[in-house]
Amino acid sequence: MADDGPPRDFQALRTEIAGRAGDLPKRLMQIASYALDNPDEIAFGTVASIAANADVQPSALVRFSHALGYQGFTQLQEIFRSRLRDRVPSYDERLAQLRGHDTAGSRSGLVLDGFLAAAGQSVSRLREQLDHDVFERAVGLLVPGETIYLIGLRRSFPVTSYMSYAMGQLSIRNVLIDGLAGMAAEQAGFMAAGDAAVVVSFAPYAAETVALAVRARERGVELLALTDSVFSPIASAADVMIEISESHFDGFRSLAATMAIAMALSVAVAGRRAE
Amino acid sequence: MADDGPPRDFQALRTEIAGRAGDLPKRLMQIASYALDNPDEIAFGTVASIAANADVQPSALVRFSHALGYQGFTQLQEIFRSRLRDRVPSYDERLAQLRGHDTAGSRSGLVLDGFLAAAGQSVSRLREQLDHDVFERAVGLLVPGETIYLIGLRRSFPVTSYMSYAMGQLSIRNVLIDGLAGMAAEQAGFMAAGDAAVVVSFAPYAAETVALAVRARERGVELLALTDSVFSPIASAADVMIEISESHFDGFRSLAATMAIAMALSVAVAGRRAE
DNA sequence: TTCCAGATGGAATTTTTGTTCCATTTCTGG
DNA sequence: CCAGAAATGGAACAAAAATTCCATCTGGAA
Repeated sequence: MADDGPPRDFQALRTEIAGRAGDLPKRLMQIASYALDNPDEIAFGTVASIAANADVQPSALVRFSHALGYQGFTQLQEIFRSRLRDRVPSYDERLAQLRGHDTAGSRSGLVLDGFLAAAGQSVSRLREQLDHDVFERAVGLLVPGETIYLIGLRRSFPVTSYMSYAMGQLSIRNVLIDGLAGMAAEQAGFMAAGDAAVVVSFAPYAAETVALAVRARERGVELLALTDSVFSPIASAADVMIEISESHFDGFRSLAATMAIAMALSVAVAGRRAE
Repeated sequence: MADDGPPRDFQALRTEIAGRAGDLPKRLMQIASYALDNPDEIAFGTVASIAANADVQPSALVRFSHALGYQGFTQLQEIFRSRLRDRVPSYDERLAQLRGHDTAGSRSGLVLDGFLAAAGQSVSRLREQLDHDVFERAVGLLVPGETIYLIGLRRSFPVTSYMSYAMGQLSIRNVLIDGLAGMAAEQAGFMAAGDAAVVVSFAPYAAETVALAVRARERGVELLALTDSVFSPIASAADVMIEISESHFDGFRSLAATMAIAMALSVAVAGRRAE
């Protein structure tokens, strides 16, 4: 029987690719998995750029398109683009959505919107006002660190735990001080000259965090502080301080800007070390 | 004074165009209005196709781009594409775009800016597209939960650990599954009907998280999933799913939108319970 | 009405992009 | 271990794209 022809929408294409996972040649499989993981890349990239990112030859992309029954890469790309076209909600749809939400008189929706607004505000403010020199110096402080200690409790713990994850991915040796079993002091006991530490704390500053910062200082560890004010007790102990003013909503501070800095620090340190 | 350079994101571009509405030549105004009305067309079309649709000469599009300070149509188009793309352009791409401007811009600075851009994009996108009904149902699912179990490992752990902190502040009984000492299964062992669970997972989905989600389901626990795709293995197990598409930069996904949802959920549940 | 600066249309040019082709390598079945 | 077939890489090619250039047109000031 004649071929059904290639899938005409993204969902069908996904299924098709998944179904043929077994009987595709190695390089084409590589492309298939790249494509499903980075659909936006396929939608916007050029054959050359995608090939480079997926670590494949341009011709392989064309072969892949043919294998799925398309006339060329361009046709395949069209499927990936249509997916993005469909997804964007029109202005009217959004209005309708808001109307429905208002009628229901939901308080929860307002809460969510409040936190999203706080996050957006924090981020755009930081973009405007951060001194890039300070960030540069912060990176410079961490780069030579033998081991990087990550200190942050309570509200700040998500930040340090994320940094620990990211640094692990990037092969940066680090120790996450989590205060487990009340052993924060012991965990920090191995800090020594040649190491570096990141201490994260916001008002009201956890007493234990402050103590650990002072301790690090005494041991000759280079100290980077992420905090909310120059008057913060950890600011005075630090060699470099990044001041982050997060917006808050209903008593809870956003963490969006701080998390972005945490990620950027990790990646920038890895980048500088790779040079 | 020197030019500030052209807008680097869609929102800024919109403002710029609106601001200069008066002093643009007729044909350029025609393009401006077409562009704002059909942003997708600009993102995906070619100079020729857009020119035909907007009833304009191709060269006018290039002139329009120049008038706004871009080097060519390609650069302008990139702004329209970034609106749809969930990936922030890499430093190399950005460098290419900034050709001629502050070449002094440090590499680390670009990294930070990239993560901030990703965070901002994630947040504003979520604001646009989240279905408030879904959020409402998510809150409704958690409110009656006797104890709320928080499941999220690796990259998602910062999210659940923050929720645990916030819920603690708000007197919401919760158990944070942290997988400490390999005891995740045991920690989750007390889940029972009448409880609720939040499971957070993004590709590549940690096998243990998926197993815990299935386990929760079997035990009759109401399950809320925060994940990145309807195809996610935890989506099918969940009673309610919130789909979050975070932008990524240099291979790391932003967590800004997810963290905002985490905070909002905690506060909204507390609010509803207080009623 | 005449002049001129700026705007416009459209062809020519340059650059980029997708595709094809073929020599070389890597698998597979006997 | 050896054909033969399939897959792969990379350069060459063709097609399509963006951009530039310049002759023509338009609208306003003198």
